[in-house]
Amino acid sequence: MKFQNIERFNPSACISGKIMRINRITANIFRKHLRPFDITDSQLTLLFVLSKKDGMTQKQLSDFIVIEKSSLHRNLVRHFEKEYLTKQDFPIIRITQKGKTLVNEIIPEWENAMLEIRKLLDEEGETAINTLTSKLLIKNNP
Amino acid sequence: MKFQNIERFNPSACISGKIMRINRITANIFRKHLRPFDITDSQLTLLFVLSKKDGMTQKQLSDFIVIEKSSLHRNLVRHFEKEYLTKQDFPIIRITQKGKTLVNEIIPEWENAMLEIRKLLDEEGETAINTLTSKLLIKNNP
DNA sequence: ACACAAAAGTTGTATATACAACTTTTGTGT
DNA sequence: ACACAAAAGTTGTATATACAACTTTTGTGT
Repeated sequence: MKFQNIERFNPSACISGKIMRINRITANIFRKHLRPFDITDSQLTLLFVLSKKDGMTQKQLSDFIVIEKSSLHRNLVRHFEKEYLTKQDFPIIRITQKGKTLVNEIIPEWENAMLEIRKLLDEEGETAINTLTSKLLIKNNP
Repeated sequence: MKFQNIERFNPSACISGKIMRINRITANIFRKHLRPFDITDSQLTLLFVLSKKDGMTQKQLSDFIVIEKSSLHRNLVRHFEKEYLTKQDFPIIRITQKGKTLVNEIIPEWENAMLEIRKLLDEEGETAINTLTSKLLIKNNP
């Protein structure tokens, strides 16, 4: 028999496939809510982090968010252009007043997105996400 | 007080942020294992699906995988170029012999990736993924 | 203070993804 | 069979992400 591996394996068990799908579904929900503010969920993550703990280097941000340094860098550039963040105190990145104002305005709609997704996930689903996060952050592959 | 929302909210609860992070971490692990085969995890998903259930339209594939039709279309194009898939029977997409051979060869390394990620997640984490998948697929937002 | 090594940050390149607008194909009523 | 509407597929455009290679900054030993 030519393709023995194919016959015996179960592709729908693929953890990567599942997580990518979960990611697409949830990202779609958030995107829908954020659209009026002309900002993406990734961008919002950065603003959220800095709105609570202002003044971080790129290294600190990329470690915290778990994103490759070059990806982070490009996301930051978009924020600099929109003046939501500033690198005036380079290498420290800070949120601007404009950025804080935006975050403050977005929060209610972000809460709507959270409600919508919580309705889908129930408490069980939200617990599941926290389980995954804590498992993966223990030894975030080096 | 100027930014009341910011003061009271908890950005690290953001479900979208968490899932995007989970996605980056797991994708990194799979990517590492797949690199020698010059294929991405998204591409592999398509080959996996068609290796088990050959002959699907783009519509069927995009519904099954939960991906926007234009995103799917571009992923398919890359497969046509590499001759892992064919649209000879358009609109039916089929896997080629070359595609099957690749899948058959990759499976052992894919299993290594699965082992690595299962070691991180434990059974608990894998259950969590299945919980999320079933919650989100029930009413995959229309 | 200087020289060098290590770390952080930047740029080039490729794939993944989604939305909007468009074109092609399919299906339905007469 | 034909006309039209609906669905499927395609293309333009933008952001997100990572890796490799490069540049700049930081830290350390003398």
